[in-house]
Amino acid sequence: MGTTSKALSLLRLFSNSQTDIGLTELSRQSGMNKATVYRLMSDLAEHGFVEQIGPDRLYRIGPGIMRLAVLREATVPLRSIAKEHVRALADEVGETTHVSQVSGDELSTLTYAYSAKHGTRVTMEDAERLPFHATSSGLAVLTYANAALVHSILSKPLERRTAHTIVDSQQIKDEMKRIAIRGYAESISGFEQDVHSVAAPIFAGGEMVCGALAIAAPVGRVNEALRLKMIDAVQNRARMITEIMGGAMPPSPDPA
Amino acid sequence: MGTTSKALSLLRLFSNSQTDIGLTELSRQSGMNKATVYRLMSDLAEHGFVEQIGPDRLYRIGPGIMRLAVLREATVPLRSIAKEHVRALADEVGETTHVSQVSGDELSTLTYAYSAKHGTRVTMEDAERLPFHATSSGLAVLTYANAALVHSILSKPLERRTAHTIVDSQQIKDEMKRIAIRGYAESISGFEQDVHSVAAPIFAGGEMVCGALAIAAPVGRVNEALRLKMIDAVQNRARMITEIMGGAMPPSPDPA
DNA sequence: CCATTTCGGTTTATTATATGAACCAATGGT
DNA sequence: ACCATTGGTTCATATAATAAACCGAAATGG
Repeated sequence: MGTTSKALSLLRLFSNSQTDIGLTELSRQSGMNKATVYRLMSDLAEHGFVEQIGPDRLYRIGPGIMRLAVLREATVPLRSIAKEHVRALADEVGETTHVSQVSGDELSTLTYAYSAKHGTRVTMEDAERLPFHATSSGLAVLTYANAALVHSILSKPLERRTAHTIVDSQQIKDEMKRIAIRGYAESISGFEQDVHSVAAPIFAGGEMVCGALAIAAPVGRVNEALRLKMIDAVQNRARMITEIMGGAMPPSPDPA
Repeated sequence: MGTTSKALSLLRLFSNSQTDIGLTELSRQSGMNKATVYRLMSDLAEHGFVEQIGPDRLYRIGPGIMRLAVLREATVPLRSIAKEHVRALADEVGETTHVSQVSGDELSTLTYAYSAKHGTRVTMEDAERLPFHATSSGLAVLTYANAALVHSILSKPLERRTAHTIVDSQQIKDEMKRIAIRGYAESISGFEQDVHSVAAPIFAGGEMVCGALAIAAPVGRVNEALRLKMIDAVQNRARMITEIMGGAMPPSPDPA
């Protein structure tokens, strides 16, 4: 692996549940030598990608990221557009909504919204990485992704998250065919127990899938009426976002 | 320079006025060999920091940045907080407002807001890099920055932006002393002709200056009444942001 | 319509740079 | 007082980065 890749892979270790990490811990989790990690982190810090904080000199994501993020949003305003629609959709159906985004072979939460309608709700985590095979968002994206991504995901063993997680790649492929025809993906307790979610793909810059819009509700609350409402609403909103992003939905395959 | 630094420095070439850059152009502007740039950009692309787009294979900032940005904001929510206050402040004084952020030895615009009160207004650019010596924001930050940053900025020759730009480092230092006593910085046509701006520093995590809040108005509109209003409003708002960020303003020096 | 330039990308011998074991000094807990 | 941590540093060694030349494709222009 190249030195640059090693440095960037260190940034992957940061997550919502691990925002501040020390040198030794980074070394341990990355498997790289401490001296190597030190130098790489110093390089990253020099450019503001990370910063060191507190007396323990823990590292966290730095301010330099924000300049690039502002620039990215000025070019591809997916997050700011998603924020509005995620809010509107949550109000519309009274359940938690979120938009996730593809980056390489990863899918991560970009923004989400809660509804005040019910006391119980599905909760989200910032910048969480979503598994493709176990979430409705992941399946929606995978269905429209290029063959390389599909292969990259399905060739590795699929992690079992709950008793309901589909971990057989052939079953996933079959499900993808159905999703392509229906236009939406569905997952019942595949990622988190007692969470029922539906998702529709978002396209940008032609027929490139760039993410997904999803609604997630507690399983017990999803009767057939709510389910149909969720499916209808998520597809409509996803189409709206796709249009604003200058994307186009590919034609659904001939069901014959 | 380390390989990682070289890779990251390539990202610096992207700006609001240059969002998409080709391989040869990157090579030219960075002074690095084309093959080197190719490999570095490939590494960056692999991690979603850049992506290639269109038939010309131009590079632009990639989606991977957004995950880190969401993570950064979850940890240090300067931008989301700034967005609210920048909006409120613009409405309050009827002029353009913005918050900029320090990263290493750079200062860049994080967010801004326009006021609908007047037909003419100062316009802003996303993710623009602001010179420390020629903007009120820069001076406000510099005044409270550590000696290393001050030296790093003032030891290099200062670029003349307009006929009014102060380019003598000693004059800057003298001005910094005045700013420390007053608590705000002011710049009249130092950066852009006909722009009068005032700024106050923002602190986070103790007495660490992390950016500045500023108001910018057309010179012709700034009578003494408006000027005093701008100075008062910008300081109040900056104090509010500092407090929310868990920062503290250092005591102003004894004027004796 | 052909010649030229420019583009993104690739190859490979050369060379500079990254690496990691061992080592500090400092801190904190037992 | 001691041992186990921590972040950070050193330097001989080994590996990975580099740059010139090259390629095919696509514009460019006469």
